[in-house]
Amino acid sequence: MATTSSSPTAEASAETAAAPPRPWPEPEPPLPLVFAAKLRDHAYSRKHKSLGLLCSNFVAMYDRDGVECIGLDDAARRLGVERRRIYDIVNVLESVGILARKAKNRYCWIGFGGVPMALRELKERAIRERSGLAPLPVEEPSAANMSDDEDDDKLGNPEGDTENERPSQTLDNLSDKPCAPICRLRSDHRKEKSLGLLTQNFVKLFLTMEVDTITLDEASKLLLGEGHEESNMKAKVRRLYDIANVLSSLNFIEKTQADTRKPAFRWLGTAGKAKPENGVTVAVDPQRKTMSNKRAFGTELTNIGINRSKVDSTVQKKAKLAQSGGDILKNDKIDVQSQVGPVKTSDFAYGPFHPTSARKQEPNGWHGAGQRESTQDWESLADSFRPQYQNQALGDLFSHYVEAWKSWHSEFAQAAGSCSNS
DNA sequence: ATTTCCCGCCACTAA
DNA sequence: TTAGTGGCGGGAAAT
Repeated sequence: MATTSSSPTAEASAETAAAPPRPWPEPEPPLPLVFAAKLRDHAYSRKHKSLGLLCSNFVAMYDRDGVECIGLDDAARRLGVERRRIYDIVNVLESVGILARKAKNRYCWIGFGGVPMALRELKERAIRERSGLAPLPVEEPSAANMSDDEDDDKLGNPEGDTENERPSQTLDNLSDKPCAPICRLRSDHRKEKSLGLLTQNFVKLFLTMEVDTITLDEASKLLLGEGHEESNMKAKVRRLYDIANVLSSLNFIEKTQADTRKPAFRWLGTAGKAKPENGVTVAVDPQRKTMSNKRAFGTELTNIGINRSKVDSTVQKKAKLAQSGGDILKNDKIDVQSQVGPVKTSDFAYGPFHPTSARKQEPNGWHGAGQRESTQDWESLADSFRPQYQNQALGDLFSHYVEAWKSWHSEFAQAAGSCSNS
């Protein structure tokens, strides 16, 4: 079967004979919009379908003990989205080291523990490229041609877990470090434009330069080289939006409101603040956890009008961006404990997400006794990993989820004219 | 009006 | 060939 349901037409998929539970908040019921509209203010909302939300759900669903293999079909079904969307998410998660492709339809959950290593490698590669050859190639002669930052390869497997069955061509490097003469195959060409690569290059930007914020326009411009092709940039930006959204949901970056027009994104991590013992710095700034509760899923990062840190002149920043490469080594704080493995998300330090003090626990009075039958999956899930969240990032994520779910459910229940407990 | 960015067609690829 | 992947850009929601 090609496309998984979720279309307003037919929903109930075959199989799953007597188990049509809806473990995850499926904001959009399989009803014609007319009906949906009737549900008060619960009309269709693209926010409920955002990649960011989906990513949060994805992570929440798989980031727990005992999870290692992920079937795309399964994920799509459980998350109630079409397969195509899963690819989007999975690609960026893989780019950041959270997932590893195992085989067709099969991914391996590495977890956040894989992030440090992935980032380290990305940074190294970025630096090498930068200082090495072609600091900023002026690009190909052709007009209608793009050339991203450069290639780079996947992050190797953490350790010995590698050879299991068939890594079926993991996102490998297109060229090698030493040389990359003329091996531009059609397939390579396609990969050059992949979301995964774009993600890595996007992240490299953050790891490489020291300006703390960057707008998607700037990013696309940088990643595009000089090919000022308007159309190309538009397309690129469109992709960057997708990437930025999922990276945001992972708390890798944060959307800020640049002084004027377009908002920019800031890398959460090298933000010179919380710098635990071993120099691990990443993710989650102090303020964030404070407002975590009110940041419901739909609204997430959409309108953060606060303007923390500084707002250097755009001009000045541009200059910095342009010469990014000089003092790259400056913020070399992404190092972390080198031992990263098939982390069992229980007591591990979650790589960059250093377990700081016990994060304020969510009041959790929500899943008392009301909704249970159709959400047992979710509940058990919640029970199983709430106590495991020892770090802010995930804890935050969790509470976001709970919050979103809670509000969604109450709204829905209310609108449906059904019960309305407490 | 502009910015975001979801949706899903359909070209590619892998099996 | 079929099935799995995933560019790509239209166009509608959100601002």
